[in-house]
Amino acid sequence: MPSQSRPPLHSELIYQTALELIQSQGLEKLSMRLLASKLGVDPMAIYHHIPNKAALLNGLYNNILEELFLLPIPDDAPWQTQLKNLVDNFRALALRYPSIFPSLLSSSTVLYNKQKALNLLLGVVRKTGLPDQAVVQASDAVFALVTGFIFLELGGLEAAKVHTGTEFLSTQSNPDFGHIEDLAQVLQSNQFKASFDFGFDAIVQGLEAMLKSAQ
Amino acid sequence: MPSQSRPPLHSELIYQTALELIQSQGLEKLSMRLLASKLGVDPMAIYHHIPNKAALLNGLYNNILEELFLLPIPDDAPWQTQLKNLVDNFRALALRYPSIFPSLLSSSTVLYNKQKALNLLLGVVRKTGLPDQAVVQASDAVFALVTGFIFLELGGLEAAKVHTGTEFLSTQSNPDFGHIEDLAQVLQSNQFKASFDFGFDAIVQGLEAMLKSAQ
DNA sequence: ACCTGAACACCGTTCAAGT
DNA sequence: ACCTGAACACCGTTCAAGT
Repeated sequence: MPSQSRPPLHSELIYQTALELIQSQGLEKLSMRLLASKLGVDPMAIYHHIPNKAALLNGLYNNILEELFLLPIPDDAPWQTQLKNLVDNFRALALRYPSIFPSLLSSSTVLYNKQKALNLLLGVVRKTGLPDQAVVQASDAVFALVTGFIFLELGGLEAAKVHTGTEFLSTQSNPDFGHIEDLAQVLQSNQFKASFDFGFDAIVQGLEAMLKSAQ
Repeated sequence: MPSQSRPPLHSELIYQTALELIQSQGLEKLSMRLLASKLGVDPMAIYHHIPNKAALLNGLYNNILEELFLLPIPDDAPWQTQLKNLVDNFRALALRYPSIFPSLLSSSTVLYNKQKALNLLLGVVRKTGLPDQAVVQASDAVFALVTGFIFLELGGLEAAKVHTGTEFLSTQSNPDFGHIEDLAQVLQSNQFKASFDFGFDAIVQGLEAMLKSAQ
């Protein structure tokens, strides 16, 4: 008779609880059994609402990406601004869900909302008026840069360690890490935002140069 | 008495067998128990040579990255060429180990050889003579771009599907994917190499512009 | 020194049964 | 219609025992 003290199970509640579990305990801790116990339910009850764990994760991925479409991009602004807005929104979304975003990006299942996001990106880059080939190349490059930085940044403390590399430098100087030692001060400051902007601006300027030479 | 028909277990043999298993069956199929059975050994025998599964994976990651240091980069070439060589070597390495490289890149454990690779990259970018801040930003950007493209490309067939997006376009036109439809021809050709070169050249030109304005 | 086997504490998922 | 519980086929890892 626990059913009288508990609201009926619905997939919304399952998704929400799963996301809380992931954000608080980490993705690797998510199991159908632990999730069920957090819901106060038999492990198998979940399977009446969601077919399996893979579907649960895909649902979570789509839900998260959904938020990207709620953030407006000014339609009258120049394409440079729109593009910057879009990638900043994407980065912000990643930082809001740090324990699930890397696996969302790595996931090779085709997500409806991943497609929709790609479509959004292509739409903005098309506003340059450049030929299709250039549009696709630039979109790919922007997407790769953004996702690469998300992985870099969400490595989090670990990424910071990779950067400073103090573990392997403890006692004496190691020629394998000479440059890391020399640049330690700058590396330790971890200015990913500045590095990202450097890469983004380079790509935008590349596009502008193409526009100029096409005139 | 199977021991007489089998060479004694050594960590090299374990690593090699694990890598074969991953390359043929996929990373998700790697288990200590399956690995042991492939080695013709009790599951627990492995633990006498390698402390646990995480250590096994880290060992594999380091072994793979080791190959990067075998590929020579011409020390007398201009930095642009050296940088291109380095990133091409890295991409080639990723393509040689497609089923393990994404997890190598996602791994937040600090790998000795990941540091060494970063050091290599920093060393080449320093040859520009630009200030430390710029060197670190450009290195970050190049690293993000390269890793982002590796994820894009190693999504493999799945990535191709995301690109073409045919699953969601089957019957009628969907406004969510209008740009994908329009650009389907170019997207389907999947010219990641060209897209990567576009991004890479943009960053190199960004660095060259900084050099010019510093003169 | 090296390998084995039972055991522990977990997984995801199926299926027949209960209410 | 919805939930339960036993069961199956797996995991990684510990530990005492064997050779």
